[in-house]
Amino acid sequence: MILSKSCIYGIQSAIYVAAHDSQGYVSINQISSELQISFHFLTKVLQQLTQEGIMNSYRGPRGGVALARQKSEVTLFELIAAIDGTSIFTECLLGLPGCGVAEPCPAHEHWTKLRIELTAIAKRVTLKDLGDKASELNVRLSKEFRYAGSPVEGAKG
Amino acid sequence: MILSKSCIYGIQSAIYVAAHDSQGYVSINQISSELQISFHFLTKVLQQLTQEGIMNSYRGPRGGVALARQKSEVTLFELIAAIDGTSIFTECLLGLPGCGVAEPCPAHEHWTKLRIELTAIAKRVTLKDLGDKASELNVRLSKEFRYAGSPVEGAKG
DNA sequence: GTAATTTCGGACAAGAGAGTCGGAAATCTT
DNA sequence: AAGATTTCCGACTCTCTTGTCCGAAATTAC
Repeated sequence: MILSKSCIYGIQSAIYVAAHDSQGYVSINQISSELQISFHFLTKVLQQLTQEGIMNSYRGPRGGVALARQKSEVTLFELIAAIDGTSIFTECLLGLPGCGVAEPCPAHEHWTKLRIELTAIAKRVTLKDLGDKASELNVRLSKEFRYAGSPVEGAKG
Repeated sequence: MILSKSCIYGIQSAIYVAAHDSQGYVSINQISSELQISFHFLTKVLQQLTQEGIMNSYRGPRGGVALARQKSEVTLFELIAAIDGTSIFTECLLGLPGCGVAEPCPAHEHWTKLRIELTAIAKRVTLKDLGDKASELNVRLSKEFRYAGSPVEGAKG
């Protein structure tokens, strides 16, 4: 798996929150039930995002989480880095320590090219892009939740 | 981590074996000690490769493993598929079931492009390519083992 | 044929990621 | 002030990967 489940949940939630940013704080309970993610588990994932300054949180009734910045200013790169770290953007394919220009590994040049591209895309794509794309295509965000519409009938895992 | 440790060990070993293909069967003990991989663990990884028909194995003194085909005909794709499976070549970035052209996820188009490129590279690059590159650059394959040379001084993890 | 070598195979332990549970802290509503 | 809501936080379980250990099976060497 490229991204950890935590990371995927975080990205999905961020897109969801960005889609509901007019609503003020969005409760984790709402996110978890719409996106079909374990509530308590999602709690911790979103805590990471708030600790990294990507989201703000607020306790008490009508509390929840909200984006700390404009959705056009939160990149996919930040989201991934906040949860999974930057290793997928920097690490050697063969996991060799010190692999780099000075001491390349046999797969170095092939992987480096892709990695640079991946990094560029991740830094370019924002939550706004993801949300707009989702909205435009009426695309699903989870098994049950479609971005712009109502729950999917008969969606299967 | 993109590839599992098992997969990385398998690829490293395959490169090593390809480099020593004139030697006949290469013992797992030799591979594990030169590549600094746990012997018993490597045993199982290489069993997978033999079960997948990528390597042949032979028991008894002077036994070991050897490539089942020419090194120019074993692709990186096969090695990865044999150990980690093909999910990284097919899976949705956000892990959404059924993500595809018909039902794209918000990150679909960005990831698909990279995935296709990754697949193409993995299918194009062979053990011979990896070995040649390693040999040409006198590149290291592990902390201790340099493909064409002697152990590295002061290599650090 | 006996001993040594080497892969094969199952059982087990350690660690990380994923998921569950319960309670504390903060905040709003009444 | 009391109660409800909601995030925060620590402890625990489950599962999968990684790694260890031991013995069985195959093959060679003597």
